[in-house]
Amino acid sequence: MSPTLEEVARLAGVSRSTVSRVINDQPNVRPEVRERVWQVAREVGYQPHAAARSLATSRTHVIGMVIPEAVTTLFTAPFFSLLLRGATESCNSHQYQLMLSLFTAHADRQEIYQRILRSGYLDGAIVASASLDDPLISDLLRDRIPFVSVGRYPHKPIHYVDADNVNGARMAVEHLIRLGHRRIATITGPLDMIAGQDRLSGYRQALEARSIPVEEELIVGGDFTEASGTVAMQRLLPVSPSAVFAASDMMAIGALKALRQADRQVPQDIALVGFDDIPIASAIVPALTTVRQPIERMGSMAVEVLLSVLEEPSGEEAPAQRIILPTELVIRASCGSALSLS
Amino acid sequence: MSPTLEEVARLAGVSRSTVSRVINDQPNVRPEVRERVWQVAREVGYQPHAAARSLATSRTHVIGMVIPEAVTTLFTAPFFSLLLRGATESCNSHQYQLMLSLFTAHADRQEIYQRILRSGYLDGAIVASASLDDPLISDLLRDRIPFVSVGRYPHKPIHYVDADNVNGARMAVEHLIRLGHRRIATITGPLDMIAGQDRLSGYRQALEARSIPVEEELIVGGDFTEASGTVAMQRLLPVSPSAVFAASDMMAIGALKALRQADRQVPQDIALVGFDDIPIASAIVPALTTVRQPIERMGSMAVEVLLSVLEEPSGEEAPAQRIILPTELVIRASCGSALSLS
DNA sequence: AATACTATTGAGAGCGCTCCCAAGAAGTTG
DNA sequence: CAACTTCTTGGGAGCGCTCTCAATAGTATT
Repeated sequence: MSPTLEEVARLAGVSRSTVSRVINDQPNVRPEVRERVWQVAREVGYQPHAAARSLATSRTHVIGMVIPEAVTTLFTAPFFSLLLRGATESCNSHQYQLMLSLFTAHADRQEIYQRILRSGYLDGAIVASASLDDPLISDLLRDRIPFVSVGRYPHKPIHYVDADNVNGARMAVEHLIRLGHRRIATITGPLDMIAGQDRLSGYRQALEARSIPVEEELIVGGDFTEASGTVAMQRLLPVSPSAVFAASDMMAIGALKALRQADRQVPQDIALVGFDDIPIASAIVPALTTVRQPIERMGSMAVEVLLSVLEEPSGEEAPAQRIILPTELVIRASCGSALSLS
Repeated sequence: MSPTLEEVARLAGVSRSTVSRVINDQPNVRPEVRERVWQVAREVGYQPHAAARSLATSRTHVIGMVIPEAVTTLFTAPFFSLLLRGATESCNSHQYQLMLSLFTAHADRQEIYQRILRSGYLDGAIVASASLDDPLISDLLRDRIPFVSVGRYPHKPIHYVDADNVNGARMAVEHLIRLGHRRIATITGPLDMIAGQDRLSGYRQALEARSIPVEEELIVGGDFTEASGTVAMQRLLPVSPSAVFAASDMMAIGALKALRQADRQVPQDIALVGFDDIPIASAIVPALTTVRQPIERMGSMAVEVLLSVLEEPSGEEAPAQRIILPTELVIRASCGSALSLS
C-alpha cells in the first residue's frame, strides 16, 4: 500500500517526529532537513492516512450534511443541489470533506444518528431540518456535537443560517399593494416550519405597514406542494381575492392550475406571486413573479460558520451565530406589473 | 467522551477481545456472556470509534461520490440530486456512508484527488465524469481504487452503470418516423461525452432501421445547454426539417426559443422531442415529448455494484460489471402525436 | 568562560480498535 | 481414563499517526 510516515522518515534519515513536523508545517525543523523530507515525501507519493491521523488527533476534517428525506422532496430539487454545491465549495477551500446523510424513514433515524454522528466520523454537521421541533436538534445539543442549522430556530441557542423569508414575503406583498391590490390572499407553507411561519409574517407585516386589515379568510394553509396549492386556490376562489401570494413556487403553480380550471386569467383577472424562484418559475406562462433566495450562499455560509465554531478553543462557548441572508424580488409577468419584462 | 471498548469490557467483566467479538457478531462467545456484553454496551451507549476501526481493518465503510463540477451544471439540476438520492438510499441500507466530492477548477483536481482518494478516507468511489478521456479514470485505475462509473466506457475494463441512451434516442426518433416525419434533424450533445455519442447513434439507428438516409446537414452539434440549442436550431431553420430530436431537454427549450422567434409553431409547423424529462419539460407550452432515464436507480445501482466489488475476495479480479438501465419515451404535446394527452 | 536560553531532534506512549495465537475449559472418542 | 478435538477466553502486537518530554546542539548573556 501507500508509504507511511515511518518509511519516509527512514528514507530521509530522520525520525517520524520530524517528518510529522514537516508534513504539518510545524516550526523547529532545520530548513535543509525540511526540504529533504518534502523531497522524499513527494518522491514516494506520501499521503497521510486519514484514519490514523484522526485517531491520534480526534479530528476527522469531515463534516456531515444531514438532511431528512422529507426536505429533499418538500423543498424542490434545486434547493438540495444548490445547498450541497455551496457547502462543498466552502469545504474544498478549507480542506474539509462533506459526508452526506439523507435519512428516509423515521426508523432509520436513530440508527443513522448513532452510526454517523456518534462514531466520530464527523467533526460537526450541517443540518437542514424540516420541522421546528425535530428531535434531531435536541439530540445534537445533548451530545454536544457542533452543528449549524440551515433554517432558523429563533428560540434555541443554536447557530443557524437562513434566508430572509420575512422580508422576501414582505417585498412580494408590498409589490402587489403597490400595484393597487387590496384583497391579497396568501397560501401559506406548513406552519410547523419556520420558513412557512416567516413567509406568513412577511405577508402580515406588508399589509399592516399599509394599514390594510388582515382578513383570516384570505389566509389558507398549504404545505409547499403543488397539490396543496391547487386545493388552497380552490378554497380561495369564492373569497375572490384580486391577488395571491403563494409561499412557494410549487404552490403557485398548483394555484395556477386551479385558476385555469376556473377560467381566471393570470395576471388579468388575478395576480399571482410565488416564492423560491425555481427554474420552472421563469419557464411557465405567465412567467412567475417570485422571491429568490441565495441557497448556494446559505450552503457555503453554513460551512463557514461551522468551521469557525470548530476552530475556536473548545473551552469557550461562543454565543450562537445567527445569520440571515437577503432575498430578492424577481418581477415577471404573473403579478401584472408594469415593470415586467417578459 | 464516548465510552470505549475497553470500558465496556471492564464493566462486563470480560476482555476487549470478547467485547469485540460480540459487537461484530462473531461466533464463539457463550450466549450468556454475549447477552451481558450487549446489555452493558447499550447501557453506556457504546458506539465503536470509526477511525480506530478503520485503522485496524483498513476499511472505512465510506464510499465517495466524485463529480466534476462541470457535470452538475451540464446535466441539469435534477440529475445530480436524484443520483445522490439513489446512492444514499443504497448506502443507508448497507450501513455505508457517502462522501461527496465536487471539484470545480482543474487546479483543485489533483489536490483533491490526493487528499480524498489516496488518504484512505474511502473504500471506493462512484464517479460521474463528463468526458470520455477524463484523467480521473486512469488515475483511479492506476491507484487501484475500486470505483464504478455512472456513464459507460465501452473501451475500458471498468464497472459502470448507465441509462440506455441509444435506445432512448432510437425510440424518440422512431416515434417521429411513426408520425410520418422523414426530414428529422437532431441537435447532438457534446460528442466527447458518451451520452452525446449514444443519443446520436440512437438517432442514426432509428433512421437506418427504416431505411431513411442520414443527412449530415440535419445533424447539428450542441453541448446540452439551452443556449447551444437555440444556436443549433437557428442553423437548422434553413434546412427546414419537419421534426427535431434534441439530445437534451435544455437544448429542446433553447430550440423552442429559436422557433418562436422564427414564428414556427410547435408541433404544427415542426415537431420537437427532447431527452431527460426534467421537471420543466412538462411545465412548458407545448409540453415536451422526451425520454426519461432512471437516474435514481442508476445511483443506487452504482452503489450496489461498488459494494459487490468491495465485498469480493481481494485477490480475484472479477470482470467489469456493465449495467444498462432502460429508458422510456414520454409522449407529450411537442411531437404532435395523436397519443398526446396534454 | 560559565551560565542560561533556545532551536532541533528522537524516543516512547497512546489514540481505540482488530486479529492472531496460546491457554484453559469442555466435550468426544476409543 | 487418557488422548484428542472443539469452544471460549484473554493477552499482545500492531494499524499510522500525533504529541509530550527529554536529550543534544547551538547561540546568547553576563
